[in-house]
Amino acid sequence: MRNLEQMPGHLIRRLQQIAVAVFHTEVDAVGFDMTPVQFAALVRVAENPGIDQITLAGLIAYDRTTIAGVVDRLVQKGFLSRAVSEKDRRAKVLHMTDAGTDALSRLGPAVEKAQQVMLSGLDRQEADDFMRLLQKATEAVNDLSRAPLRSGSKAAEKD
Amino acid sequence: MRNLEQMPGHLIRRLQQIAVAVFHTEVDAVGFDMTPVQFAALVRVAENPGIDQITLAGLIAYDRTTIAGVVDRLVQKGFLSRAVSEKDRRAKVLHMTDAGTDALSRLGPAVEKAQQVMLSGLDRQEADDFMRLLQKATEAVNDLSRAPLRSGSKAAEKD
DNA sequence: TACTGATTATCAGCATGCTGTCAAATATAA
DNA sequence: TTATATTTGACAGCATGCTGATAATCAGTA
Repeated sequence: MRNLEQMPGHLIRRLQQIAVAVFHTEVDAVGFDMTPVQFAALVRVAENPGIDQITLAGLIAYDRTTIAGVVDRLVQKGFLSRAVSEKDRRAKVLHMTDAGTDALSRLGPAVEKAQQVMLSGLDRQEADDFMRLLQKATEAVNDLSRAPLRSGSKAAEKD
Repeated sequence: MRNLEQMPGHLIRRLQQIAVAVFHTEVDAVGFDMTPVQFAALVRVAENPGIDQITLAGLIAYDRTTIAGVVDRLVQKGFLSRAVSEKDRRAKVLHMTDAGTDALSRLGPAVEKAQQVMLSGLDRQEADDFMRLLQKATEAVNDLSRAPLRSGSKAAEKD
């Protein structure tokens, strides 16, 4: 068998682990306590006011049972509001608060910085190639996850 | 800010998530219940009989507090044995059991298959490029993690 | 020898992610 | 209308990963 260090799965895990650490470093530096997953959820709610949790999960490829806890913490931080939908009483609809909108705008530069740091070992051409291949590889196997990306479908306006 | 789907951190997280699912599918198919992390630990112990937990963690870039639980489960499955070192009574030294060695040989093909499935969206040239860039990017930021790779140092023979 | 600092392992606690199960509400078909 | 299936959210439980703290041991020095 080939060496562990040459296996895609092992390297992907390591890079992801480092990416999370870099994200935290940059976000802490601007005075926020937020995880990458919480940030992604916040971005998607800002883009889709009134979205329900299941649709949100699909937009960022989370498992449906994971999203509840993430949203809980964002609500507790005062960045999101959650209410029962008037159209479908099973569903909880999500909206940004003013604090959430403010946080998002402050976080933008820190998150961009983190993305640069993650790929700091590659020059511009290599980084472009890497991103293209990363996107291609990910899209091709999207459906092999329990939590595939569901981008096109029924987004938002469920309020 | 750029779209979430074009951010390295977000795509890396998604691909890692899918990689874990693919790993489980292939490993389940040959009748084993094992996580990617457990597999990596097993490989390294096989390569370094008598290794202690901290050194093992360094060889696969795990956090030191995570490795204990991973080793616990491998011991409970009967794949590893753990004993107090005679040279250093703080340290626990790890050895393969016969069942562990057997499991590793049976798992090899399934794990290889999983690596192929992960990159099935890329042709051979693209996969080679991707792996090269992935390795380069990861090595460059290795030290930004709490659990960096510590490959060269003091491996094994601590029994 | 006694003290100090470093190292190894462990524990508590938090945050993803997953599998499975369940209840409530809705949508669809008989 | 009634029965069935689907959808949404929640829960229990397990496995990474992290931060921070603690205990035990070892290595070095005063």
